[in-house]
Amino acid sequence: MAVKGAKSSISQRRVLDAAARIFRDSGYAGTTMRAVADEAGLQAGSLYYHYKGKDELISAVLDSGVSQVATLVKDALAALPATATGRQRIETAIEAHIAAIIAVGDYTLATRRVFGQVPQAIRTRHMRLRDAYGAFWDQLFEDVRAAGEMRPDADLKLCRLFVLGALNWTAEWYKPGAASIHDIAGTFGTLVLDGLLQPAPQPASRGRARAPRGSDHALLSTAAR
Amino acid sequence: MAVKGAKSSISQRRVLDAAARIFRDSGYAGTTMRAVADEAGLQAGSLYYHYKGKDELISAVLDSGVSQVATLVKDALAALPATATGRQRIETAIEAHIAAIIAVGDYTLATRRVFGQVPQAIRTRHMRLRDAYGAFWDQLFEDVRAAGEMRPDADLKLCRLFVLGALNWTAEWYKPGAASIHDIAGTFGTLVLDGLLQPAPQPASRGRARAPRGSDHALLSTAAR
DNA sequence: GTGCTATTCTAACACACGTTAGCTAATGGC
DNA sequence: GCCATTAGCTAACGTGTGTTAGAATAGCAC
Repeated sequence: MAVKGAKSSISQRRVLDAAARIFRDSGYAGTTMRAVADEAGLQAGSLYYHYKGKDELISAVLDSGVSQVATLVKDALAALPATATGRQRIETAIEAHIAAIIAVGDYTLATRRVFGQVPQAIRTRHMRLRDAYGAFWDQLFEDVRAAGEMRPDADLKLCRLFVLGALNWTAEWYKPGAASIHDIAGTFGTLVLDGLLQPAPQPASRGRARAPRGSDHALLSTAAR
Repeated sequence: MAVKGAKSSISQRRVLDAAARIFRDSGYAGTTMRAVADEAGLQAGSLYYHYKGKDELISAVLDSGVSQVATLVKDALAALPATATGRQRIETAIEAHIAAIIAVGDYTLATRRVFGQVPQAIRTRHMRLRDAYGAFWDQLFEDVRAAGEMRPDADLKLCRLFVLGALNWTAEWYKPGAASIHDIAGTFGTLVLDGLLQPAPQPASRGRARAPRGSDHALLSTAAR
């Protein structure tokens, strides 16, 4: 079995980046191998030297995207001091996630837009990576709760779905030059951690307890899945 | 100019619903007129009696989806009493939005997955409807703030993007039989309004003010767009 | 039942796509 | 420089797609 040369990995990377861009804009079926090849500076037949076919190509785009994001977020959290508070950890994760999905924007957008169209087997395989990353966030939330910093009544699986859904949507609307990633992350961090509403006034007669509300009851529900 | 009969609107609706389902799963380019026709119980050539072409069909799916959602949410809010608090209004909007995107789930999912692939002119046209709906939410938030119920430092445009991004993501993962829409909406409402963290203890020496934090600074940033 | 219009079917057109096998060009080790 | 291997090109194959024009069928009013 011959060893592929350095040029091969350079071209392969070029093809993969080109594929991410074309898949991002054209979707799965709308992405032609000729367009990817053209974007990469090759002819369509040449792609088959690097990837067995279109499905292997999209699979590589999907997996590369989520892997890169997961690595960047995990690295950011690992760089925190051991004394970091739950607030700091969640804020860091939020900012790192936003920065990551924007840094690998073509991959992120390709994934979001194409995922539902790829053959089932590819989707199933890719789901493992996504679920692993989601579990990382679940664990982050659980750790913050175990440290007593989180309201005890939140359904963490639902909250994680909400937060990641929102963060991932950032990739669709973010434009360099408007709000910075840091500012966006700050806004979102505060929203997630402290909410939108003005803390309610604390009448002395009622102590620190808030009046029960219907929405509080919902927080006792079971996990979504 | 002949008047189309009742059968035409029945068939047209059938075609539109079928198209939403196929676009949802196959994306823009992957959706063939033959597949849509088959799903609708017609032959592909017949679709051109009802819609001038594929682009008009996808355009109708996109517009129908967001219109239905907007109507359902606006109706839910309009049904609230004039004395409803900001909390109640936001909670209602969240629940109505989730219920709506799930009720027209094929359209919602088709839109999310296909939007980035359609010809630019269609995207531009459709953006008007989406922006109008987003503006409705902006106004909701502004009203709550004007009533003094919202923290004054939140960037409302960013927060709206966050919230709608998260809510729309619900359409992708929601499964009937797990958490109910009401429970999900409750969890998300509390998260959005009150945040995830345990309210910080109130040391008597510090009164009610919280210590300044980096994330609070971010809330003073300008609008994303 | 008849006649007109609405609605659908059908076959075909012009074009496009993923992939393959064989050829060609480039690269690197000796 | 030579040779073997790597990397890319090319033409073609088998199949598929949006659309159209005209034929056929269905629906409806009288």
